[in-house]
Amino acid sequence: MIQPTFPVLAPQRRELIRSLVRDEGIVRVEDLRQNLKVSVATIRRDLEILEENGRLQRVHGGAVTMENRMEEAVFDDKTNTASKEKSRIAEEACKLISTGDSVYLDGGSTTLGLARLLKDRTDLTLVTNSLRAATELADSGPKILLIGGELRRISQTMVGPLTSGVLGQVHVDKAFMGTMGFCLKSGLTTTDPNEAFVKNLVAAQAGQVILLADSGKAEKVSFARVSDWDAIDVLVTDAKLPKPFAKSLRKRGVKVLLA
Amino acid sequence: MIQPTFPVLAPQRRELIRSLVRDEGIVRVEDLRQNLKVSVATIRRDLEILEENGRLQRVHGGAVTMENRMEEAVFDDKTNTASKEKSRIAEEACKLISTGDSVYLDGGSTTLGLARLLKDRTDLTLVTNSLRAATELADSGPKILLIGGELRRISQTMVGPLTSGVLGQVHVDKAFMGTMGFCLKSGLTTTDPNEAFVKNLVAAQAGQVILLADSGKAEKVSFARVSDWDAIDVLVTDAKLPKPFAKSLRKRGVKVLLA
DNA sequence: TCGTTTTTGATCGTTTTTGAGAGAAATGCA
DNA sequence: TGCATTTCTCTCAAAAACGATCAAAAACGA
Repeated sequence: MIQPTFPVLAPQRRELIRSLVRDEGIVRVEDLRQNLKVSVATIRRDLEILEENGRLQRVHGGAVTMENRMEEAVFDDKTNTASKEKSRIAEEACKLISTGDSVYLDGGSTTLGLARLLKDRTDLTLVTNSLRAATELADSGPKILLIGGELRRISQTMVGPLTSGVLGQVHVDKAFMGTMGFCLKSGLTTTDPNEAFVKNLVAAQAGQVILLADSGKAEKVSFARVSDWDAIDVLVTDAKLPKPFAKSLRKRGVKVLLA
Repeated sequence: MIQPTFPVLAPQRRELIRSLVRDEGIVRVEDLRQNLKVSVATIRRDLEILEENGRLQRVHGGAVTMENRMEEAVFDDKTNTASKEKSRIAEEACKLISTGDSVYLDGGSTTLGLARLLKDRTDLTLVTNSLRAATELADSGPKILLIGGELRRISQTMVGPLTSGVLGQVHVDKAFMGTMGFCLKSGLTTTDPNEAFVKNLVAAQAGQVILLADSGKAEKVSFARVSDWDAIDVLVTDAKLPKPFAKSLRKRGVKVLLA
């Protein structure tokens, strides 16, 4: 590491941290403290600011680049963050499935939790675009139909226009969807347009559309627009969802279940 | 193993374990402990997290890749039988692939061997009905298109009429097919009619059809008829194939390669 | 210069991660 | 099969890292 001349101004120090993360891929709080000759509190504040600006991803003990986050942490993160809420949401959602249903399962960590609960449900027909869900239920469980399509590596799901080949030929009673963000004004959004395309296609033809999303995703807006709230029949989320939010949704005809 | 600089942050350590499993196919807890300089408890916790995220499969003493897991569970016999021949056949077949090709990969253990050889071939487009091939190449390698369809558990492939949705919309330069048996009189046969349906569909529209099969399958006949020899352009097999058999095939226009 | 704002460092209670140990389960071998 | 050994799971406590809060220090503007 290049030793800067002291003292260093705050913005300069943050820029240093940023480039360090970019070059090394990962930095430790303790290393930064020694090299920059400031207290850990300051380092933490810097990392917090940089994270807010989307320059890096904090982890316990330091920080990693966003690229790393994209490759691995996303999924790890997603499965760790709010995991309690997610498993409770999955359990609640599971109760909505009736005997003999044909069910669509979207990609994402919350829906993957639901997949795990279906290992003994041989009565169901499961349609999914999630490679992980399919692998999870590869040995036993429902009859599985995979929709085809291009494999999106980051989410391990099949996306894009090719998916319409299979989706056009099957009907599902209930579709369990995930999302990156949901917002009263903008509706549902996700990161990838191809992913949004599939969600849209499914939502348009499913008997009932059930959204699974922890409250941390409330009022978050991502890049690609998926659908408006009128496409959603039920939202299963956790109790931390602000009451006015739930009330507003109910007024718009969405049944809100708090797990 | 690449020795990291210590200490290592937890996410970094897990990523290291993950890539190690991916490359080696199997890791031992004790080896990880020594190399990563942490307690076995920590290693176990890491493996547990990685397993939850579907990144590997824990086994007594360590962990293996998801593909290995499925192999042992379902394909035990097939992967062990004639495995040397199969890997040589796969290597030979790999030579037939040109830069930028779009390639179809059929289900089965021989073709899975070929999939493993394609981890760095980002120039290719891979179309497949094999869940295991897709999982094998989930992190890196060619662009992957999965054909949809019903998941056949025993072979972990997508089969049936729904597959035509995607297959009808793509073209592949070379199709690498597996089979349960091949015979001069009956042509290619396999166990499941739905599986045969897909093979047929692919063979009908691929630029070149390449059959991968060890000599043990010669003159074996299974239940469902796939196709006749005129659909096959190349057969890649091992040297144990009886000479008259090869001669007879060449006379019928099939190029025979002995690996 | 003085008062205000911003930045920094220290402290404290909490959470997360880690390592060690005891008993259970799995494995290998006679 | 029975026995020894390894490996696993579970629990608990120590260590490390964290967030929140507050006061001191520095920077700033009038």
